[in-house]
Amino acid sequence: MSADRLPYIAMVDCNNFYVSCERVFQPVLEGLPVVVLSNNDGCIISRSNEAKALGIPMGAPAHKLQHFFAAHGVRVFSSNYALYGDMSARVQDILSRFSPRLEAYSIDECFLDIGELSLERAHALAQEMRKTVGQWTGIPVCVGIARTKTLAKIANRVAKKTPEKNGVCVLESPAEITTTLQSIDIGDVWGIGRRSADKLRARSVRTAYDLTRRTQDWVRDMLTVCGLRTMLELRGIPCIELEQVAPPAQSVSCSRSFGQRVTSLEALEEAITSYVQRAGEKLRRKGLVAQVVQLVIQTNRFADDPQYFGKGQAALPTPSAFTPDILTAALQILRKIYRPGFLYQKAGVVLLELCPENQRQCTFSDFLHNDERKEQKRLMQAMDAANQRFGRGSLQFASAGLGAKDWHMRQQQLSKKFTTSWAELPTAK
DNA sequence: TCTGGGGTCCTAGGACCC
DNA sequence: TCTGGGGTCCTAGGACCC
Repeated sequence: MSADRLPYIAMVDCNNFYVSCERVFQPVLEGLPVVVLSNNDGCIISRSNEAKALGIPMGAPAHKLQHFFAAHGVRVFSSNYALYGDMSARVQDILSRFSPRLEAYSIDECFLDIGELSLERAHALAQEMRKTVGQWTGIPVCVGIARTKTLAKIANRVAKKTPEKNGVCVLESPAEITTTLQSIDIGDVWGIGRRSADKLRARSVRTAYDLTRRTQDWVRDMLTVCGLRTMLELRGIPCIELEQVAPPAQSVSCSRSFGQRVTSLEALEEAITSYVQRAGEKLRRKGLVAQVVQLVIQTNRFADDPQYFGKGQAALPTPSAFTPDILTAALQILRKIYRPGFLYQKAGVVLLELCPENQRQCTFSDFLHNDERKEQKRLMQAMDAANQRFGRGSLQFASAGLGAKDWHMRQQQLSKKFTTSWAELPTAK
C-alpha cells in the first residue's frame, strides 16, 4: 500500500463544548459571552467565542474575574457533567453512522477512520457530519481530515480558526501540509506540552514543520519515543492507532477541592467517605474490582499557610468493589497520614490494580465466603440503583455525615438537568 | 469567599536475582 | 590497568492529554 492510499482519518471536535451544551437548552445565550467553570467553581474551562473575544483566558481563576464578568455581562455556569456526558453520547452515536471505525477520544472529540475517498468526497462527508450533528443535537462541530491522527488534529485546528474553511479542512497535498505545518506553533502540536515546547524552542524548533526537519535520533533523544511518534505522524506516517475499543481502565479515582478549608480529622473522614462511595460506583459500573487503595490529602498550594501533602496506600485483603471494604482501608490510611494543624484544601482516593470482577483470582477463603459476597453485591446494586434513581447521595454511608458541610464543593451557577432528570423538564403549558 | 478533575504512558535508577 | 554482568521488577517522577 503506497502512502497516498492510506485511509483518511477524520477528527471531529465540538466547538466550545460545555458552553455549546448550555446553549442548546438556553438559546437566549446565543451571541452572548458565556463561560463554564471547573468543579468547585474554581477556574474557567470552557468559553464561548464572545468570551474569548473579551480576552478571558482558559484556566483563569474565576474569583479574580467576578467584576469583569459583571461589567461585561458574561453568563457564568458551574460545570454540569451529567448534561455534557449525555450530549457527548448523542454526538458519538450520530458520528458512528458515518463510520463504525470510531474512537471516542474525549468527551468532545472523536477520531473516525473514513477509509479511502476522493478529496471531494472527503469534503462532502465532513460537511454532512457537521450538518447532521448540528441539526440533531444543536452542537456545532468542526472536522479535520488527514492521513494521520496528529495531522487530523492540526487540520481540525485550521478548520476552527479559519472562517473561510466553513468548519472543514482536509490536509492532503504535500505542499499544503508543509505550508500549514510552517504556520503551527510547536506548542500547539498534539503531544507536545509546555515542557517539551520550551526545550524545542531553545533549540530553534519553533513550528511543527521545524520538528519534521530533525532526524529521528535527535527527536528521540530530546522527547523519547512519544515525541518520535508525533514527529513521524507530522511527516504523514501513521504511528498512533485508532483505538476503537477503550483499553481496560488502570485506575479509577475521585478527588475534590473543598468549598472551604478543613482542619479536623472528622471532616476529612466525611469527605473521604463520600469520595470512596463515588469511586466505588464508578468501579462497579465498569464491572471491575480493585486491589489497592491510595489516598491523598493536601493543603492549598497557592496559600502562604504551612504546606502538607499526605499520601498513603494499602492493599485490600481481597480484590473488591464493595464500598465498605474500600472505606475501611481508606479510613485507616487517612488516620495514618493525617496531621493536625493544617488547613486542608483537597482530598482524593484512587483505586488501583483493577481487574474484571469475573476474572478475580479465587482463594479458598473466597469459596468459603461466596454467599456473603453475593449479599454484598446485591447490597451495592441496590444502593447504586437508588442513587441513580433519586440522585447522587440519596443513600450513603453514615460516616459521610449529614447536612451541609464545609467540604462540599461550591456549585453556585448550576444549570438544570435537562437531559437526565424528569423533574427538571419544563412543563407543557 | 478564592486557582479542576480524571486519566495515560515513559524513563531512570535501585533492588534483587542468578 | 583490570572490582561481573545482564535480566527483571518496582517505584517515583515527569510529561502528556482533555
